[in-house]
Amino acid sequence: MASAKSGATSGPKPGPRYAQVSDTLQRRIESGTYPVGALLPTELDLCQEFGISRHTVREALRRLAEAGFVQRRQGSGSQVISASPKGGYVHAMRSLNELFQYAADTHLRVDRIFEGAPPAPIDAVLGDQAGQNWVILQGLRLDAAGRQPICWSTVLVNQVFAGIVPDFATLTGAIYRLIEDRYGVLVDRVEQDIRAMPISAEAAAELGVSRRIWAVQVVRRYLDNEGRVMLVSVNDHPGDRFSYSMQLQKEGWGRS
Amino acid sequence: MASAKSGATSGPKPGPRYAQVSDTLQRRIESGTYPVGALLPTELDLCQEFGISRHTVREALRRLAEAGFVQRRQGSGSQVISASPKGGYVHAMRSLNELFQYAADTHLRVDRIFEGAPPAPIDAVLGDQAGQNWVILQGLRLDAAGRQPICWSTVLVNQVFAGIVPDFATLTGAIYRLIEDRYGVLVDRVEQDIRAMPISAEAAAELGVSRRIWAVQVVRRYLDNEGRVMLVSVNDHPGDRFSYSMQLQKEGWGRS
DNA sequence: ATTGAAAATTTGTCCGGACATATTTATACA
DNA sequence: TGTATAAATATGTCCGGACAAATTTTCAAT
Repeated sequence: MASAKSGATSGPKPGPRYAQVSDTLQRRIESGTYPVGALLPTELDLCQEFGISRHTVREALRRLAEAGFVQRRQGSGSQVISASPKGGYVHAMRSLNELFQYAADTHLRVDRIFEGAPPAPIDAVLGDQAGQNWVILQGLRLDAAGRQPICWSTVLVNQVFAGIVPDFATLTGAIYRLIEDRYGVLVDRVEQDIRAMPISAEAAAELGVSRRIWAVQVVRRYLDNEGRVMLVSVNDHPGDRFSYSMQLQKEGWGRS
Repeated sequence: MASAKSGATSGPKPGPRYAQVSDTLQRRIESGTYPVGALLPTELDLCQEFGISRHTVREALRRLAEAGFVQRRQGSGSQVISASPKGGYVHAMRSLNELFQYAADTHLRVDRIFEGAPPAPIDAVLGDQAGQNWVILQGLRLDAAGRQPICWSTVLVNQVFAGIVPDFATLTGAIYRLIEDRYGVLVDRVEQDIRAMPISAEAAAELGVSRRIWAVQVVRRYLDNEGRVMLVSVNDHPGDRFSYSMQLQKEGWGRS
């Protein structure tokens, strides 16, 4: 195995040893030598085959695990779980504000607060969460300085978190933050749907736009780590002012 | 420091030693003991302070680096780059098909191919890329079985990749794949904008919908790893059939 | 004061070993 | 045959040491 050490032109030594071993193993996985589902040779076996220490083998295996090729289990071994790097594209955001895409200095002017079932048009788009009772807020989200309305919002708060209602008076940030701070439950997942539809009479009136304008409705469901719906917000934007941008970045693990 | 080893009830030993050290250092970073920009104590110093081997210190530092707290540089040290875990929310997709959100078995029926400047309404939404010449395709994206049109698409191909034009006849997958396969350049980044607007006469006619329906226009720019625009696609969807869903997952690094 | 080479510092790579812990396999017992 | 126990196996944690490579600091020469 260990050959061609003489000053040849083909230098098979790019980078540290663990990277070479990792690349070799990756090629074997991609080529099917180690099929998906099978176990890799044990660390000791790999030590022998490559003539390296266990520490170096473990560094190589760690890389394969990080790249999504293998899963390691103490006492069992390293199982091949994928023949291709986990790659893909990600749209990452540092905070949920980047999801909303309106400036942080906007604020929600709450017009109504009540408890019960949501209006029929709202309930219709809830899917799994339809038919429940909520603490419901409705109001206009406004630009900080000017009076430019951004959207007409209906916010459905899970009744478990009804205790935040008194805090709406001093509402500065987003509502989900109120729940996070007061109840200590973190938002673990957000589902966002974007639809277009003829604007409702109510939204058109509140936003001060013609009913010939269409609305873009953005529905966001906030779930905690147990899958419980903490909050649903339904936001009707005037179509002519709506725009949503996202950037996807490739996330790859090449060989080396 | 190392005290309370007697069989006390308060067990300060949850998990391996490197995790404990990593947590301790993380707390110091979050509390400002090690301010952002400063260098952490050297590995040898930490070995002494905690009475552990360098291997264990390095495992702890590795975790801090993965969580985005520190950046390590050979010969220099470990610099604090953030006082909070890199966290955030990510919208991950395994392939770009999940971005498009129409089934893979749809296909684009190309009606026109020409070279030059795009029509004015298209050029207007291009931003930085306005005013260029492209290889331009226009056509209807259709459902696989039925004749249900999904959107009216205008695809602008960078003239550098004009060589793919003959392959449009056998077009099965997405156009960006054609470029990737033939030219070996990978899509590194995609920018997607979603807007709503009154539908154009052309799109309404092609899609067979009323002009009172609004269009949702989805613009996607495909860039390679040098920031070069490979492809821009402008897709006009009938608003009443458009829906876009995304799921964000929290990506956190708690202590321990 | 500026430059350039040498020395010290610090992290990266790699080796060896030991024991702990989780899993699997083999064995003895009912 | 089925089950509980013991042994073997494999990865996880942790220790010690050595040298390499990158960076920073020191110091001498101009």
